[in-house]
Amino acid sequence: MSDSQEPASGVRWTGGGRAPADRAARSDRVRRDNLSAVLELAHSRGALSRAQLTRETGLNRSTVAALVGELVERGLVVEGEPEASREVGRPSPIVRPDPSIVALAVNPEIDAVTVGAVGLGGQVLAVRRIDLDRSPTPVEAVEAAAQGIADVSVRVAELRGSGPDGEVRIVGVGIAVPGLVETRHGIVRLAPHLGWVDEPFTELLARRTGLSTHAANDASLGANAERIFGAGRGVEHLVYLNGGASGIGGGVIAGGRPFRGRSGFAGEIGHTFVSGADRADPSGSRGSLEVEVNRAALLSALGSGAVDADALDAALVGSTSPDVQAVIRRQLDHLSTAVSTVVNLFNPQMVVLGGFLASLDRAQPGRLETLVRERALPVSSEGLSIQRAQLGSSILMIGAAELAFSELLADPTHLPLRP
Amino acid sequence: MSDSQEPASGVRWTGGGRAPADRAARSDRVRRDNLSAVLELAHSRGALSRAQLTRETGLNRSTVAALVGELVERGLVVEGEPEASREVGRPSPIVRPDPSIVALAVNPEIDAVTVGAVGLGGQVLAVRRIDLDRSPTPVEAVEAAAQGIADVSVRVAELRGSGPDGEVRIVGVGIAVPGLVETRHGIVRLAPHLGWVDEPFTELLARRTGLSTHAANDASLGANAERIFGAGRGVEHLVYLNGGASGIGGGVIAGGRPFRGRSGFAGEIGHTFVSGADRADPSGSRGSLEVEVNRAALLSALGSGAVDADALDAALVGSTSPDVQAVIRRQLDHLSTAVSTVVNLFNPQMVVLGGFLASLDRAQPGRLETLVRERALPVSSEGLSIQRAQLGSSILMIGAAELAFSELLADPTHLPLRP
DNA sequence: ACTATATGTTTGCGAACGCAACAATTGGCA
DNA sequence: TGCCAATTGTTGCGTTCGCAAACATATAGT
Repeated sequence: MSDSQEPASGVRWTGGGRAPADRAARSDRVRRDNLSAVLELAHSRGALSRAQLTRETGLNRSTVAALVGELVERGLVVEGEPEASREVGRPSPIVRPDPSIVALAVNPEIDAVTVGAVGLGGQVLAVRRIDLDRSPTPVEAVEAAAQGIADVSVRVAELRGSGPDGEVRIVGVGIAVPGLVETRHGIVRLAPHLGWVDEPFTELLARRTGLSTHAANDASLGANAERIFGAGRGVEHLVYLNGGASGIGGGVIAGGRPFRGRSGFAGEIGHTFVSGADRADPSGSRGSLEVEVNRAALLSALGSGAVDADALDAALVGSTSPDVQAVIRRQLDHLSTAVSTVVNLFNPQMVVLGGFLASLDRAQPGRLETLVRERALPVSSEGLSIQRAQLGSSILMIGAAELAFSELLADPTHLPLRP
Repeated sequence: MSDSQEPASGVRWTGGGRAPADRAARSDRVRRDNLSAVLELAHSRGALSRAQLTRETGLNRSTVAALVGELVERGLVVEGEPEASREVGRPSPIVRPDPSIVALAVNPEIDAVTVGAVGLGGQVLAVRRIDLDRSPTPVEAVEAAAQGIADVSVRVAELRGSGPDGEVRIVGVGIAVPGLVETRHGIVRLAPHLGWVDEPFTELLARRTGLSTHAANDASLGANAERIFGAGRGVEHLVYLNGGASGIGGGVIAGGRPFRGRSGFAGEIGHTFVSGADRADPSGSRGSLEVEVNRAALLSALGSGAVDADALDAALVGSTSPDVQAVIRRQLDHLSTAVSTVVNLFNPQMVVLGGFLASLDRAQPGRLETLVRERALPVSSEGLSIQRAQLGSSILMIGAAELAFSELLADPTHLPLRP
């Protein structure tokens, strides 16, 4: 995707639309795409030899050498000593992401703003949680984010050391929003939990930081994170379902790329109709997934107050109370209806469960999968794998950083050459 | 997509997987992609000037001249006299699809096999319906299809004349199957109406005809046809919902391309849960869309027997009976639940209704749209347009032919040069 | 008839990749 | 220890392809 340029400041807060000219391939796109392919491999694998790059890209040895050389010149990857291997033949140098390349991740929530720094390659370098005493307005969230960014930047600079090799280059900011984000302009159209409606949060943060900034729905970013570094590594078609305090979010990966729909709202599974019962959720809809499957009902069955995700997980998995088991069973039943719908509509290879949905599955292992196989089309559920998320609490930092990296990964020539 | 070759006979019945080497762009892919872009424009527009091609592809004049020249040499497009226009400047020659390029479309149904011939550009040249006295086995359907192919081939040859310009080049066969098709190998995994399970219908027909043959679900093909030549022209994200005698099918277009999911089963909306009522459909599922919204219930409310789509449409739109109105209203209500789910999950720009679903909408105009706007997420339904299909009875011929054309459109160099 | 405008045509150039030959490095084996 | 096979890096050359620029052509307007 080419971006709508902002020539003066270099601040870009959106990945704009595709120009009509993108229909055709220009010859300069070849280089760009090949640099992108190599950089993406280095990013997703962490480290691999030039020979591996040659095999996986299908390009010629000499071409790969030139591409890696250019990426080294641009300060995006580093070449290291060959690994001591027991293979015959000349050893191949190892290509890794340059450790100076860092993306920032921001996740505004009702009671805190969390900011992280993530290295190219997906390593979380630093996380800072700014606690808040009340749900922030966009302006307050921007201030908290700016403070968090300052903090993690210092932390990363310390980590990298202050020598000539201690340089840190921040490629941009990614925001994981618990709500609906219009990807094109980064506008938060609706974040019910935060009480935000049509807030240009991305633009505010971009102006405040002067960095290229993008935003997307948190579950969409979680899906992408699990695809690249978690349970869905190498999976081309997956659906990620996350159970959080504010409801159930969904993110879809199709053909190895995030599926966003027309405006970025795709994957909203929370309001799927799963029950003829007459309960209504706050927004007034009846029989929706979020009415039947939610964290509050689990907490009330457990008789506990507000607890964090790990405590809830432990409580659910450890509980032997028949009442709790019954609630879990009912929630899994309703969840299976929604998952079946999703499977029938998206025909994914894998469904990844995050948040308390993973806890539900862990509490009664196999039940969800059995129900989905009963209810979804047999041919669609046949090759389906249902997994729990692997990235834990850092999933949103990684996912949001991925959003910030995506520009660079798609076009490695856009970052200026290292001085 | 590159194909798994069948070197001996040249018969290919599947668009195989993408080789790992496709990660990277080779320089020969540039030419291929540009030829593809030009040919696709000629195909979808029917006719446009070289100057328009230059503008829309973003390529250089000289490049477009060379590309068009190569396509002419390959016999894929023809250049004609410039149109008399009132524009200043040198007139630009008009580029059209070569009329000798033809694809065949096959649609096996319970009581007939329909075969069509479609020109590059989407014009239906001939249709032949082979009536059957009982639901065909795959072998019987192949025989009927072969007979139909022979018939329409003769008809097309007559149309084209027998002179030196009367040549007909058939690029392949596309099959629209009322059921679930594994796109990769063209296996009909389940066609309940026909009683087919795991039938290699595509391969059978490919061997019988010696032509490159592909198959897909009928609603998926309908979606693509409506996108290119019907209600969804220029729409990048749309969902097509078709109401047929055998149930409700769905097809999804995302990012301007068919969305098939992992194996080609995506878009199966018929079993979506829409009702807490206790009716079950033949396959045993309860409360699914197909249980609540179906053609049989409409016919029984109308008191009529088996009628064709046009007669049903007229009857529904013309009926003033309160009972019929009530049935229509109830079906629209349930349909709105499913459409809302689809809108929330795919965030399309347009929903296109075909078959008796279009008739339902025509009978009580605006009702469905109103309900969907009430039930779907406001931000997702905001930019949504609900339209009735435009292509009528030829939709499956066009859609199936599109499947046959897709190989050629993606790689115009694969068809041998004209002698 | 003349001018402005738009487009086709031709030519030369540069970018980028593949190929092939050669160099470098390692493991295996006598 | 020395030689060979295998694998990969390096270098120079050729090909393909698109772009830019200069020139040619055709039309509308004055």
